[in-house]
Amino acid sequence: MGRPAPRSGRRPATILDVARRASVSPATVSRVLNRRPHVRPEVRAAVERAVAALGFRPNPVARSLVGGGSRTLGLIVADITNPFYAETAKAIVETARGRGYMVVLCNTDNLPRLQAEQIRMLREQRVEGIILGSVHRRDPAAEELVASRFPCVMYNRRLASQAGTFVVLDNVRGAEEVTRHFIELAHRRIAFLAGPPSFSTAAERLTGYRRALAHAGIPFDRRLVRQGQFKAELAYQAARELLQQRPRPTAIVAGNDLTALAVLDAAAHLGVRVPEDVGVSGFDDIELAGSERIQLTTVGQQKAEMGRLAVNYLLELVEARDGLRRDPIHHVLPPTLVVRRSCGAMAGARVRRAATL
Amino acid sequence: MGRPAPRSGRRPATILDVARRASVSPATVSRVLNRRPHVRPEVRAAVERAVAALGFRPNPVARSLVGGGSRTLGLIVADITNPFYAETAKAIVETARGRGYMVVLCNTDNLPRLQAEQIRMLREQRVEGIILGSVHRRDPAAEELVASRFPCVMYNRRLASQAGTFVVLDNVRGAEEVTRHFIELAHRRIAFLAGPPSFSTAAERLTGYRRALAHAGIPFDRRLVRQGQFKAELAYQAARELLQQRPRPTAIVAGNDLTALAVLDAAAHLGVRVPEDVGVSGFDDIELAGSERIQLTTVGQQKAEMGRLAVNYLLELVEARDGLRRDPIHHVLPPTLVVRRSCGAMAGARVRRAATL
DNA sequence: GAAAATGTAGAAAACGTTTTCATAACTTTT
DNA sequence: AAAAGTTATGAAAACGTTTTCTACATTTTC
Repeated sequence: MGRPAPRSGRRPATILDVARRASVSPATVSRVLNRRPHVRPEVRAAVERAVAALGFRPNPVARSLVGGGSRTLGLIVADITNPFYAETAKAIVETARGRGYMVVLCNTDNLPRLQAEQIRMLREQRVEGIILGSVHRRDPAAEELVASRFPCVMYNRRLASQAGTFVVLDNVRGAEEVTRHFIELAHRRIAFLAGPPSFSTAAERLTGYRRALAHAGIPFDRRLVRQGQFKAELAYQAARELLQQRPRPTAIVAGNDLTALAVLDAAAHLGVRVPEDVGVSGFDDIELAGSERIQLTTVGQQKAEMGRLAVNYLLELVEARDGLRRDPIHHVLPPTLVVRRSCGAMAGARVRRAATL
Repeated sequence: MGRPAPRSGRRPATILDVARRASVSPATVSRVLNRRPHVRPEVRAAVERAVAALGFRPNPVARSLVGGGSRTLGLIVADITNPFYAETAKAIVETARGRGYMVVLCNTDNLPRLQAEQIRMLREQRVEGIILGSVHRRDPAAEELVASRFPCVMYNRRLASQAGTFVVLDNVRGAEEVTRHFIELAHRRIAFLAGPPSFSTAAERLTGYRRALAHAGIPFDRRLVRQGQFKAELAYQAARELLQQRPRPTAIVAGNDLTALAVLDAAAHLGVRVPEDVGVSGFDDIELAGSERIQLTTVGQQKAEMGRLAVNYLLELVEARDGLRRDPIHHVLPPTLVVRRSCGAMAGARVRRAATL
């Protein structure tokens, strides 16, 4: 069976060593390695034997230098601590690995300055493409990036200009459906706890909320909307304020699950019962939303699928480099309304599993 | 003010361009760039001017090829979706960035085969060092890595052999303290839901549990211990079994917070009240443990600090390369008992904030 | 004031690949 | 059988740095 020969401790074999051992030139070895034509079968076999015998592995750095690509992608997220990003990141890393790529992780904390810096670093390090999960609607650094035709795809959020390839959730519809769900449960004073308006997600979800209200003939009341709170503490404060309004809103649609959890906390501290006194919903369907103690009604999205798509679109761009330039792809994924206890639709009932509409 | 000159769209400037512009040799430019001696102040200034004028940034790939280091580290975690790893990863990425390093993220799902593959890939890609968060107690790939003197530090878990540099929690003490806490609350039938015995964390926590029992003169009962369940579904099943034993355990010490949440779920589904019928505790103090609906008593650890330490120790190794070889460092961090509602210590009381003992 | 030590700078080699170009050896076409 | 293609291969250039080696100019030492 002739195992690959460990060569432990020794200097790693180079293409020159292989060439010498197979009595050919480095050029020929390179051709064999890259499955190029113009090499006789017996020579090819000899080279392959030498490669195996020496345990040779091409040095990616040298490859990268000469322009062959670093087999590395960049991933920029707003906050890896947010389960949404963690779950998508996992799928991204996993998919990339399957295609032979590594992933450099960057965390921006939603700071445009940091994001711009990370983009610059990644390009300098010669990553072959960038996945951007944290763009703002107006975002000079990201706009520059797509304008430069550097391979990149956005996910979760997109630019206001709609420029570039992205894969996002249909946020408008998601928010519309969850809001309508409350309306169907006879709610009329429905509050909305939105994220920063500079995120497309937040802006679109707000649009969906308004659309559902309009459709039901419920007048929009701006006092029921708090904007700019995706941070837990801010959301907590905003939720307190909403819950102390009189008359109190009967439902609160939160911009994401983390925010919704802050609402649950605020309600508990104020002695407001969920869902009896106020219905609550989130967005993202993170793992914990289904926990028995939480049972959060939320808008689910296919996070793993989103990650996989992002990688696949990106690698399409990377591999078509200098080839035909396709038009940017706009992939919009459908939301799923996940009804659990927190919205009151199942008040009293012992819920075993989420209903998916 | 002379801003750095965008040079948008153009081929990036090389060291040769700088050299020409400053009328010196590339060698001299290199010396200036790396703050080496043997260059006259006025020449140095001229070079710096040229660098600024051209917006020159050294190509890291070329640097890396010649042996200068890729300014990239590898981070291998068991599951980025686990908030513990997400939080440490954030600190790691952040600290590395501050020192000018990028971080390649790898996810092993605790599969030794995958981990071995990732280690190999990372070394081939010429990362300068590796942070290992997912070693098993016996772990050939990791053992080989530290034996090869490749810069690497483990965190969270360590090898049974104690080889290599690591930063871990004092798991024995943590488990001992939380178990003793239950004992002090007059519990006698205390169950333990341990992780896989191949993780040092799980093994050590079990030791701490036994030590606390022994110290209190409570006989160890193996029927009260379930081992091997860090996965949510498995933990859920194991928790059900424990809760259906008669007589029922009055407390369950879980191996981590995610497992503890599974216990809470199982209890809810069986109609067992927490903490009235059974006390529950976790390990890690993830963000959600403090949420009002959860209020999980747990053993806290300084996750950000752990990440920072790991990076700093690693960079010490990286930068001392070929220099003096220090002995491996074993950094053991102290646990913090975080008492919340789930253990019953505060039964009835309205708890506002965690008490830290 | 000559010899030795030091400081400054450039030329060229090195890192490990891929790619271009040239050439030699065959095939096919006329 | 000469011309024109093909196909297989190697030599050498290229990628953009750092590092060594060498050379010259200055300063220090006796």
